[in-house]
Amino acid sequence: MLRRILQIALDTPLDKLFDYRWVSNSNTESLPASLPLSGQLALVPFGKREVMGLIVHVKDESEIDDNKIRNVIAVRDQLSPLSDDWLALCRFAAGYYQRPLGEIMLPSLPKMLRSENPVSINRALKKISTPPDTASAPAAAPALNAEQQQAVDAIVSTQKFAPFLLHGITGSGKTEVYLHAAAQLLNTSSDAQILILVPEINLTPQLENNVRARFGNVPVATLHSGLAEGERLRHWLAAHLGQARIVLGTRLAIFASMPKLKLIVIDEEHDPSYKQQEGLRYSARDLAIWRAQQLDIPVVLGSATPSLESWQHAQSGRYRKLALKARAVQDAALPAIRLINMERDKPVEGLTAGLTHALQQRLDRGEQSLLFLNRRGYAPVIACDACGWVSHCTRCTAFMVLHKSEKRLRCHHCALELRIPKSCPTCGNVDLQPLGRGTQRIEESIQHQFPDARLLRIDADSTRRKGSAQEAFDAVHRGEVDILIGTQMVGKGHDFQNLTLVGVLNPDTALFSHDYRASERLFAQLMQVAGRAGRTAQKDGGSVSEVLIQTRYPDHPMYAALIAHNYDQFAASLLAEREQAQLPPFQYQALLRAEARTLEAAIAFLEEAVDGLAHPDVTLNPAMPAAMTRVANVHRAQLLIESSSRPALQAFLKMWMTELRGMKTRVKWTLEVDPVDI
DNA sequence: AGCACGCCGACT
DNA sequence: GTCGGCGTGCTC
Repeated sequence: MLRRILQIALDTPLDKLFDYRWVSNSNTESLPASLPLSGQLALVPFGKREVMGLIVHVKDESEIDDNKIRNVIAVRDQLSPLSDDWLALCRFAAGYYQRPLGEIMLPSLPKMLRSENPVSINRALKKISTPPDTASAPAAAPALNAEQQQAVDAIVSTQKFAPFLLHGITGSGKTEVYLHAAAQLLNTSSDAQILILVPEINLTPQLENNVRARFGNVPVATLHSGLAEGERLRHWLAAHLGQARIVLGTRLAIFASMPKLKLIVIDEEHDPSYKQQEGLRYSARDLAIWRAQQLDIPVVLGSATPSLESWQHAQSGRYRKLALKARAVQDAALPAIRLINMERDKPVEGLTAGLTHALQQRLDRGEQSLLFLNRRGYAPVIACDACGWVSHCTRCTAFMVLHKSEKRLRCHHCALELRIPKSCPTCGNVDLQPLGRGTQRIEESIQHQFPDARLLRIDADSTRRKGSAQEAFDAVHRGEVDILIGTQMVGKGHDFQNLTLVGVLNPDTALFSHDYRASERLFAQLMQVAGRAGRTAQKDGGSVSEVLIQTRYPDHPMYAALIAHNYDQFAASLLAEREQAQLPPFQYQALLRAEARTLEAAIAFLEEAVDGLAHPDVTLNPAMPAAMTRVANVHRAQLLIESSSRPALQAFLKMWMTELRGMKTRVKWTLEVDPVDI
């Protein structure tokens, strides 16, 4: 009778592995039972429940009391085990982000893989075993220019770990570099797999279409949160079995099992959505670098406006910079970026005369315009002129936003929704005024000023229904829209051929934000929306595309860099500031967050957490209220930990977490490593 | 995190 | 008399 002890990772906050007994259930001696392997899933009893765990070790002995050890219920041996490389990636993420191993491993697998019933796995495996129909007639690859060719050669000729920063303006043909490099690798090796990460798949369907069209004869799998569970399982299995040669996915795809992974591409590497902002707060970009290093393969980070972290690595030589300076599309000129000084040209209903005039011009010529405003709703707040009352949320440190079409006041931070009060709740004044402007209000003003123009608003409110964002973008492509009004959602990926004007409404607030990353993000965002215009040639006497930015601070250096399309200069000045102020990427940070019924309790917890602690290379800052102090009546505080040495910070955190986990408290706390918004 | 146990308050 | 509030403790 074969017996083994299986060390299993479970999805629980308890930071340890659990030992289970495995006994061969084969009753005929002639039929040898297959021993469980590390990397296999196993169903086990846990307390009163049955849960799916992952075998990370198979051993003969256990340190645990023999009578405490329970038997494994079943091992999912129909599935080939997850590789040691994959286990190592999870182990690294668990260590780096200070989380139990099981909390990394199990949630990164498709839910159906973890269900008690193996039927769906068997069914999916059967489906996978017959290769999917692949479209024939792959689309022809456009020829590359010299810069692109050099980039492709550099990536493909590297047979080992090498991080590349592919820096190229919008329209310089970064995608072609990815696709050519991918094609060459797939041609050279009969089983190589390639992982391409994108920020948000539903907003960037072109890349998926491009990939599928170009690699018509190559199986492509997609992995993102929008997939139905059955689909997710099939795509995941296709990657796991090595059948999918290209995996295209969002940040979660960094945890995909890919036994023959030979290249990782991260498109728009600066994009904030690579950072998970709840639960396990990992950076898919950072994990990608680690994974590439561990597998000894190249990784390509592409962006027009790289993150300062990546830029700094490229400057120091740690990453190799590949620059694309020319627009790859012939005749495509960069859009002209101009500022409209709002102090001189006072806006009426949010629009300056300069912008109104430009809109009229586009309407006359039958061209499209885009108005970019990063604020949804009608107005961010309503107020009473008579007594000064403003629409505060009763449960959050935030205003209730006016959503006029729904006749609602809505808090964007909790679920609270109210009918618009008919009169001031404190003084009875019936004349409540909306203050400021969101996309809905701008839409209303534009409709008022241009009654015949066809408008379309694209923001989180107008695209709540699944597929509605796509419908909206399609309508713009078909030319059914004259003026598009949108939040940052419109900045991603979509090129509108007939769009020749981008108006930016009030970006100034980000320039003076307390968040030191705000200007970096704003620059990236503005470059991105600017790129929506003028991507295709306006030959035959067509106009050069124009970006008009309404601002009160036309002298701000960020705008100077933007007008000159000079990312390098802007990045250099920001990096100098960061170095001076000892901020990332020159400093490594972690943030301990606490949530409690009162702010005092949250602060008190944080103070107790660092009480008596000291470390020569680690700075423990004072506890303070979070930027958004109260959300849904929960008070939040935070404490920043900094170090100029990543190993020192890591060592400190490891020791600290063990201590904190032993501390009994009713305060809910979480640690975030490399936080992005503090 | 779940889940159960356990000990006090207000209801069919 | 029970239903149910959430404090406490455990999970190989």
